[in-house]
Amino acid sequence: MLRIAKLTDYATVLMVRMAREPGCCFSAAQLADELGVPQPTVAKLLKHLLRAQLLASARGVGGGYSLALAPHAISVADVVGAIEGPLALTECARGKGNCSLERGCATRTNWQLINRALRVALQAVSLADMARPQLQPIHVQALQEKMP
Amino acid sequence: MLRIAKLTDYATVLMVRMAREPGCCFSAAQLADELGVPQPTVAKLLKHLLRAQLLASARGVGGGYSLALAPHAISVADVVGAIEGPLALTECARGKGNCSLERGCATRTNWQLINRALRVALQAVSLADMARPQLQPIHVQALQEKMP
DNA sequence: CCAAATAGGACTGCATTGGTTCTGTATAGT
DNA sequence: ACTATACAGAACCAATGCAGTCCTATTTGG
Repeated sequence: MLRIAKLTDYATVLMVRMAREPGCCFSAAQLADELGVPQPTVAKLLKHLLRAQLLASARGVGGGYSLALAPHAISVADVVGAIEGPLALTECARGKGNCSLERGCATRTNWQLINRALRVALQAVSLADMARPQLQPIHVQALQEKMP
Repeated sequence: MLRIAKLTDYATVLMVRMAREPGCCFSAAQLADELGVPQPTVAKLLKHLLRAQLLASARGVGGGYSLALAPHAISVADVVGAIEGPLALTECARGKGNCSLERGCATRTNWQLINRALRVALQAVSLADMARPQLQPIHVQALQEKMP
């Protein structure tokens, strides 16, 4: 599968929605209503995104959330990272003795490279891009064909 | 996070191990012992890989598993797909009415493109590559900078 | 016939995830 | 100052999925 969490999916939809009107201030209730996702869930996501400093918030009557940066300055990787934590495909990709294999594992460094390729791919797409109707294809050019 | 399952990780290690001696026939017990992973778990993985036709098997005394194709003809995407099913980052990426948003979701087609980029990245790396000590970096070239 | 090995299940404990609820705090308007 | 609105943060719960085990065939070499 290799899926992102459903909540992460929601989060991107939220962010893209806000990216369409970057200046605006949106309340959790308003966004929840607009997207058809339950209000508490939306609220939770917004809190996460706030703590990741992707959003700014205003309390009180007439308050709400707005993007902390310009839409082109926030990447999909940022949003995914805010909800799911740092991207690490494999156990060993984030160090520590989490993997029972560890030393002598021939695939470790190679996985890290794959890992990085994915991160770059997600970083290459901004909210501004996602807000457009149709993104241009992302080309992945693997260099292993050029290897000796 | 965006992690692959631990079992999938094991599976790649198994496959890479076998890719080092492509002709050989390995028993589940032998591989389990060699990698330090419990035998029943290894056996289960090998069965999955077999059903995905990435391995060939021989029963009976002296039997075991061997790669069904040459190491360069099996990609990491194949192995991941064999264990986790088809790659689909988002709910909507594999059609059906799984997503509550569905119509009117502005991010759908864009996610599909990201999805494809990841698939290509995983397909670009073969077992032969993984068996080498150090893979060359994989370059991801995003074209959205060239967009109008 | 027996032992080694795969084939294919069903089953279980546990961790993660999706989602809710509650209490607290700040703010605008009256 | 009071009140309604809205965010802040933590605790909590149910359900799904995953890691791992076990059991019962079936095949095959000696």
